[in-house]
Amino acid sequence: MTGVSQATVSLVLNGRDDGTVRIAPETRERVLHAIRTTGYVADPVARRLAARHNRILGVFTYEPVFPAGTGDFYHPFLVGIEECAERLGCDLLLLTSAPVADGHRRIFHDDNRLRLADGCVLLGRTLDRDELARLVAEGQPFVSVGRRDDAGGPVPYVGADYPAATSAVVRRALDAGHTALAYLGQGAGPESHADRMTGFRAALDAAGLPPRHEPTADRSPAELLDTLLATGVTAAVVEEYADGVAIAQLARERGLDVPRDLSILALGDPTRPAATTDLDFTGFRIPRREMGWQAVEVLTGLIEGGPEDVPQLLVPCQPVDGATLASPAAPR
Amino acid sequence: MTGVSQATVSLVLNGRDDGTVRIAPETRERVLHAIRTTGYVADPVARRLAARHNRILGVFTYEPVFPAGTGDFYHPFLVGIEECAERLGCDLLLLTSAPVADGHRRIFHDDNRLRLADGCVLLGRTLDRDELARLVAEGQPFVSVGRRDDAGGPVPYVGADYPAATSAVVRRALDAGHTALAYLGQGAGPESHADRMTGFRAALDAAGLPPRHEPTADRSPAELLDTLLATGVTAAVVEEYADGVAIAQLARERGLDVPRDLSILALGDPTRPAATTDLDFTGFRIPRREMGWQAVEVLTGLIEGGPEDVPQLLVPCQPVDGATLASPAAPR
DNA sequence: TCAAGGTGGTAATACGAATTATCACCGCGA
DNA sequence: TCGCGGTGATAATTCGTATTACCACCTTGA
Repeated sequence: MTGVSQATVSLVLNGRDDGTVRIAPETRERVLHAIRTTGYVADPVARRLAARHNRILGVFTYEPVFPAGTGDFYHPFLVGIEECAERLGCDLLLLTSAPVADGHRRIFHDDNRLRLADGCVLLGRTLDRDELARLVAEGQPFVSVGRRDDAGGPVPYVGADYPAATSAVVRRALDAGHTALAYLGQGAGPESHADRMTGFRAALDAAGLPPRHEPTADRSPAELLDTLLATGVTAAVVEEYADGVAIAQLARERGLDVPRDLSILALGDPTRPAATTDLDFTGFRIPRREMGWQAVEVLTGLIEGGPEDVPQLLVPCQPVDGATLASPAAPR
Repeated sequence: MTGVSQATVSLVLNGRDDGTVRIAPETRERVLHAIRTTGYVADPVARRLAARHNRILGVFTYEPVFPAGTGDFYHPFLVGIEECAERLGCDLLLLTSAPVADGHRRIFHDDNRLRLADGCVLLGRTLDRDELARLVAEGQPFVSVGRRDDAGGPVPYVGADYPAATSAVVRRALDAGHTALAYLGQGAGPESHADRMTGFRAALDAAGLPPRHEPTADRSPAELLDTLLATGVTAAVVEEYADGVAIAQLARERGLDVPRDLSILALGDPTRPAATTDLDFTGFRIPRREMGWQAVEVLTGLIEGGPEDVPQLLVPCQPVDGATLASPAAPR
């Protein structure tokens, strides 16, 4: 149409006009006009093959992105991710094709489209260590949403500051006069659990009190509640929101007053569908939307920036006053 | 490593062993072994450039995919889309980078990554007619979720059968003895609204009754309710769930009994955040998850199949009994 | 011994844009 | 007239895979 070469079109398209390359203003105008009238758009695939990037960010989740039955725990993360991507003019590639093996999706498989994106965001409670290691080894730009321990090298992440948030919650209970606190949950396994336990221990250590731990695995709420009462616990610090709901409900059914007889502190939002309750739990909120947002920020920085130091960011959690913390009643 | 050419690797990788091409089993094994030990994966970008498709489906929404404040009306569609894509081994490309102009996102812009996908699913109440026309003209495989009128040619879609569902609801009201029914809503504009109105008219025509229409734009619930009562309407057929909630609430506040004094029929799920209510509305449910699922099915069919006839699919809605329909009370 | 036919693999090219070395041209001064 | 520097655009190459025409080699039968 304009009688110029493909190279010239490419140069105009990319606005290259630095010292090395020059285009006559008149020619540039002609090309731009042709582009406008034809609606020509550079093929993003060829672009990506020839150049470095294509402004596409991969999103890998170990669970379905759009959960059907679960409590939509991941939704807020994705809201943040999308908001930030939209602002930056990036598209999102949801790696939904990942086949399931051993109970979770796998990043690496024989027809993996991850490398089509400039980089990727990883979402999920537990990330496969080997896969993380491979990402690190291959130099794939990526960010984990949620803190991760090293995996063949430091892992870039944007996590929630569970230790600080948990410590703060425990301190509030201490300030209210509690001296018999117990941690209900795994307290180990995924970093997010271990970190809560760390915060729990730190706050109790500082107060010179013993950290009690009641594992929840394979124990019914009734069993747990019995143990708490038998050991004189006045404040239960609950890892999983759903467990807190179950215990609170059971306690009430038994005629106990929550929080007067038993304070219950929830360490974050529900990750499993929980029974509906009118209780407003004292604890903290995970800054999910902001974490998603920050993850994209960090990722794009990683993509554009060179091999700087590994970004590891902890976002503070927002305290929730709630109504499940009170000074312990006099011993009965 | 194996001393074979790039072409051979490609052939082995793609399992080509039909009549035209032959690979010695021994060679194939050697190559496969090398692939296994190195963990080699074909670059999806180059793959896409050379071949026709890459099993990536675009998802374009005129509103954010992960809505923050709205009632998550679109979520179930996406659940269906993801489920089906996962089953088919497809990844999803969310076209979040589309810039906003005139109040909604635009598919076509100067750095449009749509063509990176094999085809795309369109989601949104109102799709821009010009953009649809351009998609049709360019021969881009796409499917609209929701029926669309022609736009420079027939538009492939997977829609909800609003006419049939609305007719069925109206017939239930007629069977219950109602003779004074009114349609509350736009009844025009987006196809989904016009289709509901069509079903409403059809059912009343068949019964020899006049179809009344009360536009809701710029009218308060109080104004609407006044009009309904003044004109002796006993059953309100409400386009927007949220409007139904507002009117029901107002009616109750005025001492009316819903449904004895006024039946209210809801034509589908909430698309706007609605006030919470304990009322279980009679009406129907939009098969959103299935629509998303079917849209992906249709799209992949379109991509693989040749230029057959344009697929246009209407999925039936699920009736909801609810508790807002009763026989009209004797005139007061 | 030679053509015919079957086997297994490779060289070459396409895909569409980005990049860079190179070139043609012009005006000007020596 | 020759050379030189500045301008503007292009030819050629690259990215990594898919595809196909083609070739070298071997066996077989006459």
